[in-house]
Amino acid sequence: MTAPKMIKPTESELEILQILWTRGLATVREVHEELAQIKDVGYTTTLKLMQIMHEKGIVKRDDSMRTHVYQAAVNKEKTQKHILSKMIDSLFGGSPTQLVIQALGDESHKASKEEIEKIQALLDSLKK
Amino acid sequence: MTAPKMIKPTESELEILQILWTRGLATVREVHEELAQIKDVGYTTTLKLMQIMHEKGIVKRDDSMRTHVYQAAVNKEKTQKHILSKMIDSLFGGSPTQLVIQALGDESHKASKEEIEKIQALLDSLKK
DNA sequence: CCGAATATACGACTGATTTCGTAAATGCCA
DNA sequence: TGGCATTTACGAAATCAGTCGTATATTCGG
Repeated sequence: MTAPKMIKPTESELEILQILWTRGLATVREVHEELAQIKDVGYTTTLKLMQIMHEKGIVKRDDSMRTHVYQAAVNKEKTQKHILSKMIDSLFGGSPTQLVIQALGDESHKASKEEIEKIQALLDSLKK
Repeated sequence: MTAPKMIKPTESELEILQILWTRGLATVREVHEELAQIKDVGYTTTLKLMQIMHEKGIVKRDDSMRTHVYQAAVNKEKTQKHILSKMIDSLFGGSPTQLVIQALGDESHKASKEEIEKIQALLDSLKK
């Protein structure tokens, strides 16, 4: 089979996944607190979002206690690759190279020397 | 002010832009024919989309003739960078390196030896 | 034991996106 | 010229994302 699940998180869902991927386990309250630092949003909004994500199977939760504990149900790298792959097709005519070049040239997200060297090492191994 | 123009094409608009960027000038019919090859969609849907894009200022058009001729009004590279930048934030925690690594590791979009060397050259110049 | 605080559930509303049907205008050609 | 094809315009329906208010349940401190 091709793909067991078709994942397509929305923008807001991605923000929440980001937090869950970092923390592992988290309550709605915790996610919300972190979200509120970068975004003006109500608690019930975050709650609703996470409930919807649960319905979609994007997150898992332990609801054996009053305060439910959530965690991501989708793999971080897989999700990133999936979205990236779509973007390579829809925005870069299928060329990952073009995407990489644009990304590296982004003024507001400069790569450090160490990071550049990490990428170079990866490229060397890819050449073989 | 924040930004002279805030461009945020939707998924469908991106597909159309992709075609316009390649062709330069195109009629609705031409865009639609090309779109129909990868997507099951009606003619008037494509038309409507392009009309909306015109209202938004995403495309320009010459309507001096019965059959209007469209072209992209937004810069390809700028638009790519803009969307990529958002993605770096929302999906890669602000690290372009992570994005690049995932993109290069994409099995379904392999980079050729020439492309890899092009990226390496870019990285070398970035290190300075 | 009571009230405040905290949690979840649920539904509704807004705005944006996508879709397409239908009408009107225009051009073509037999 | 009459009719068929093509094109644009317009509007309405369907869907989805994101937002939050309110109701209800649970917990906890005093």
